[in-house]
Amino acid sequence: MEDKKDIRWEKRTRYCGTLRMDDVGKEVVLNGWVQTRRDHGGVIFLDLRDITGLVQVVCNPEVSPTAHAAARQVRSEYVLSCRGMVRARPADSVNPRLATGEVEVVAETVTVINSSLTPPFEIEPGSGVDETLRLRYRYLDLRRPDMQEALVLRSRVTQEVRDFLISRKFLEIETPMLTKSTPEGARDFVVPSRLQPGKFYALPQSPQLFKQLLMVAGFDRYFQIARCFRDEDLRADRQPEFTQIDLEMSFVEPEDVMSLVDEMFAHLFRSVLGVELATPFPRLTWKEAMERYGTDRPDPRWGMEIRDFSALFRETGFKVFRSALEAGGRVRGFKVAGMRSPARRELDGLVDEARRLGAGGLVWVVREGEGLKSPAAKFFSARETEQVVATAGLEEGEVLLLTAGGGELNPVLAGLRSYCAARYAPPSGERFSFTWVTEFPLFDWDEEEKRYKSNHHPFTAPSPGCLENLEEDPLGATSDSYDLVLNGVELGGGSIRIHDPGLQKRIFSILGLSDEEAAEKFGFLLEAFRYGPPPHGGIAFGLDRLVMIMAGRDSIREVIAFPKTQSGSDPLTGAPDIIYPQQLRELRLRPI
RNA sequence: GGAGCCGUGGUGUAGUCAGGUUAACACGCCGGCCUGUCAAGCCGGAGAUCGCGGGUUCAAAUCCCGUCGGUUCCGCCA
Repeated sequence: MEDKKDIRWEKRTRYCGTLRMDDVGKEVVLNGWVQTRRDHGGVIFLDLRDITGLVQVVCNPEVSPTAHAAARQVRSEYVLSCRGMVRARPADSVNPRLATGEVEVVAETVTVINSSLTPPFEIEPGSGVDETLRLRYRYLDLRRPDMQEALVLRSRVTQEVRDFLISRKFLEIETPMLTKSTPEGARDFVVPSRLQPGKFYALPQSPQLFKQLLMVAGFDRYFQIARCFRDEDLRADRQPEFTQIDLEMSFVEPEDVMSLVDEMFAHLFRSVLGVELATPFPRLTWKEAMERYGTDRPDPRWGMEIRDFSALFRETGFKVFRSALEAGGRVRGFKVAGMRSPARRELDGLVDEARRLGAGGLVWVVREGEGLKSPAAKFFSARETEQVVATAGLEEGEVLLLTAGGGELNPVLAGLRSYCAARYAPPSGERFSFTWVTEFPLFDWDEEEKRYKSNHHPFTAPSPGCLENLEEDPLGATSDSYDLVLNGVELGGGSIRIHDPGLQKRIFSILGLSDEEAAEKFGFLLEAFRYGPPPHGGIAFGLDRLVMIMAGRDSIREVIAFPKTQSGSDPLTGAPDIIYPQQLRELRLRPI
């Protein structure tokens, strides 16, 4: 039988990518895949690849005719076992671009363990291949060094997180994947119950309620690298299933959680990337973040802080500003970093961008000598001109952008900051910029449903100072919450939870949840809270986003082994797919 | 639900705006030559009904309509 050749192969003694000058003179056995074959008629060079990298195997007919003959049959991605002697390369054929480039292995035997079809795309660095094709043959895509690096990095991240948290007395505890659908938040993925026809489990959006129950149970500190599911539309940084670093602690205040997290990330970046992070990470309240950056996930690296110019235009002759101020609005703006004496076309680009972001208009101001160049300059008094220059610290040729209006301009200003950062701001020396944003509003007003909704989730504790006026001014209340932002990406967030049943009841009532509804939806948690819940709080981080940023990728699909496309399908397995009528019948389900 | 972009040999692209002979290039693949390459080289070869369907036209990769898939963003989502 032809198959019999497959049961004879030598196990490796070394990994390909690890061979160095120290190994010269050793006999080694390598197992791996053929990256390339260079056939010179006489000598044949094989680049053999495994998880550690590449090494060159030389097949010389004068050294081993059988190895050479075998190498002639070999093609890309064949799986080989090669025995041979490690030898220093001749000085003129050292390859400095290869970690193993000073040595090579002189083949004595070359055994083909498995052949391979010609792969549908070339297994090499870079990803210029159609992503659907990459996903369809993900096991080949994952052979590429950049994908292997990303997943190795991911594994190191989870390991270091585990090591750190366990060293801080956290316990890793699993929570159910088949659980109860909860209202509020995202759409649930749902699993039909066979044993109870017509009833459904939901896959967890997060382990939120379970980790709180673990605190009631007295485990004190919990963590989990937890898979979460949300049936919402996908983005470059959003998959229907994703992974959270989830943790919860008892008897803590926000400060305890944040300082632990500071240390966790400092440890992580030091051990995995060799990067020292300055801790504690800077903190902003939500209000400050909105005021200075126009967004709750600021990237302070670009500078360009938003400032208020209202006072200076109180009496202005410029009608746009005057009327906005009289209507209770403000004049705010920022100086564009890295932009000097721009062409008119670039300024027009800024105005277009502002309109695209929803602004009525945008006033740009360029310092020219003692005066200003601006469409609005002729309406400014000498004093206003002077004060604009002074307040903004405008140097010759620098550009100030001004908008007039209310809070609706925050997204415009934030969008303009990103736009300017991408085009004009000099690259920041800071690779990783962490910022805490704290004291989020406790509630938002949902215009469609005409009711208050929790900004975070209904178990978030109000800030201690807001307890009195909760019912009178729900929108004025802030919470004991904190988000961690990395390079303008929301990495994660958490809060101190409510542990007082009375307060929880008040929150539900503001949310328009009756006792009956609350009991029906969260009854098990409320009941648990009648048995002595400790004060507790926690936080959860998007592992995929974290690894994406650490790996310098643009999409979390690049750091997930088997991700889904934007329509939620997996080109490799063909999921999702129809199921057979028999399965439907068993579940008592019928398509509508 | 909405908007933009992409779809051409196995892969990546050009050609599309301005319709017109045999759809071009690189890589890969196959064969031959070649004993120091590592983006090996040289010679030769195979390989594409231009995502799919319909329409306009003497003529469609190219124009129009629809549709499918991918992707980015808005809505949605913490």
